[in-house]
Amino acid sequence: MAGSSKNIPQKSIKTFKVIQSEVQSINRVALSIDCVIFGFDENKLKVLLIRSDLKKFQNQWTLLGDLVKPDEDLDTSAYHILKQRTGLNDVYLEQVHTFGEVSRHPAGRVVTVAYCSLINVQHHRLKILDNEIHWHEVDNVTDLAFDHQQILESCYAWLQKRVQEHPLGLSLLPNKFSLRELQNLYEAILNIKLDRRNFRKKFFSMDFLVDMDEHEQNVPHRPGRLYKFDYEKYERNKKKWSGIDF
Amino acid sequence: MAGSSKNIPQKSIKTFKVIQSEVQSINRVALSIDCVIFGFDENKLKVLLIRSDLKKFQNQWTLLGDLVKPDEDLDTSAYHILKQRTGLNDVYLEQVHTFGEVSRHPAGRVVTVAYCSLINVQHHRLKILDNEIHWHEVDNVTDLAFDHQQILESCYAWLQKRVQEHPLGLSLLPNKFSLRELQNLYEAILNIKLDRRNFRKKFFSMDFLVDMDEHEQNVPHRPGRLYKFDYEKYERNKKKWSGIDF
DNA sequence: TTAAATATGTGTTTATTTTACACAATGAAT
DNA sequence: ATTCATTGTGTAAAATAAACACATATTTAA
Repeated sequence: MAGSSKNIPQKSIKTFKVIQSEVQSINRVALSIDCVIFGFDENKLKVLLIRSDLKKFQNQWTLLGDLVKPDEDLDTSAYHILKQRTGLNDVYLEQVHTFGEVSRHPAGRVVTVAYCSLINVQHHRLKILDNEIHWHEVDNVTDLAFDHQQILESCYAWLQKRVQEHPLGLSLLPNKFSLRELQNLYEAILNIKLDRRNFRKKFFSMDFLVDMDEHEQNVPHRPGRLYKFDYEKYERNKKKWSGIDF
Repeated sequence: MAGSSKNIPQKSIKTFKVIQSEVQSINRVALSIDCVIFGFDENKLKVLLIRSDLKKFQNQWTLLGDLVKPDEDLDTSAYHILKQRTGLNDVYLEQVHTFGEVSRHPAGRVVTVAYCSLINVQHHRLKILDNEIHWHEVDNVTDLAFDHQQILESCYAWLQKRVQEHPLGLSLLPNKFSLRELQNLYEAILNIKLDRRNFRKKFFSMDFLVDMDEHEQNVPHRPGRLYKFDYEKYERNKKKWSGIDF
């Protein structure tokens, strides 16, 4: 807090050439994207993992990642990974955090940008042909390779916060869903129990669920009504001011 | 949405050597940090800018940034930039977003990680010796070099959201501050008017302001009481559940 | 010294939101 | 026809947020 009294180093004005040479030579790192792909199935929050490429981490699982190609934007690269691994391209995807500890990767300096993606497992199920790729219950995942455990935990914490302020969670459900499924989703992500009546009131009052006038099928009890999410309506009405509170 | 029917490319199992060579050779980028350093002075939210290094952008301003050194963690690098430019090292600093558009930098592929920092301008004032560095009113900043305008806007939006859920904004104030200063800060950041009585009630009820039993000096009106922020108390009592609402 | 100006400090009422909680209705399974 | 499991619904109480006015402290100007 107390400042040192030595002089502040002055930044020299660099020529383009100097900058260019710095950029081109010494100070470069490998850059990767890692995607934390969440799914929701059997009332559990899942994450898509693949077996590690590396001998050092054999028998360990990793997130889905790849190096960023020289001509790829970051978001584009993240979409490519998703497309390549799941066959899906119309999914929710958001950048979360960049991890750049010097020794996080055994092959040298690799900085990685973590993206979260939420996909609908029903839709996705048929697409996984590669049997080295699997869904894992998020709560049971331990001991991922590299720093992927930490990345997963960041993204999970991010998700828990984000679903409370944004309807992105709905992308984990089928297009038509019952309120019970929605509640199960929230309970699974947030790891809490919610009051059913208040949960319904809350979502109905937010007023972007469209009643499909259909019901669940093949449930061993009274079938619930099915709804879909009206994203347009959400966009029109979404809150801007949430209030100061912490 | 509708899946293509072609096969999913199988990821080959790579040897360590293959990975290593990929990491070391081709797919590398320059990595920089850009710090969006916010301050609060004359009841305005300010941002610290410096004149561009590059001829292409001469007469334009940029954020404070530098290339990440091979042996530096990202956070460390961000702290170094702050220390170097402001002489401060005990400041609030948080990673916000990474920008990696292919052509964002004229000298080649440079991916940059944006950090936000909040500093107390009183404390900081003496430390700026380099006269190429200046505070600018955030709302008046336009036309920064590179994609720095976009980065600033992201970070500003981030700040507006963040101050509503976390007391980081208090780092913009002197250690002792009046409630009016605090309210001015919130009004400046959020760009709204707040009701004075409700604002006070809110902060008192959150219960981490410590009454210093002192008053403002040299104000041309009744002096307000001074408070400080008890971070410990905040940490102990902070809300975990904010509720689903969007 | 007094009066005017300016901003502080405080409390109540009302509206809104959140919480807690129980029973009738539906359809499937037996 | 009965049982079972789960859906669907409403209300009362509690907590929070919003709207709003007047007395007080200090500086400045008359």
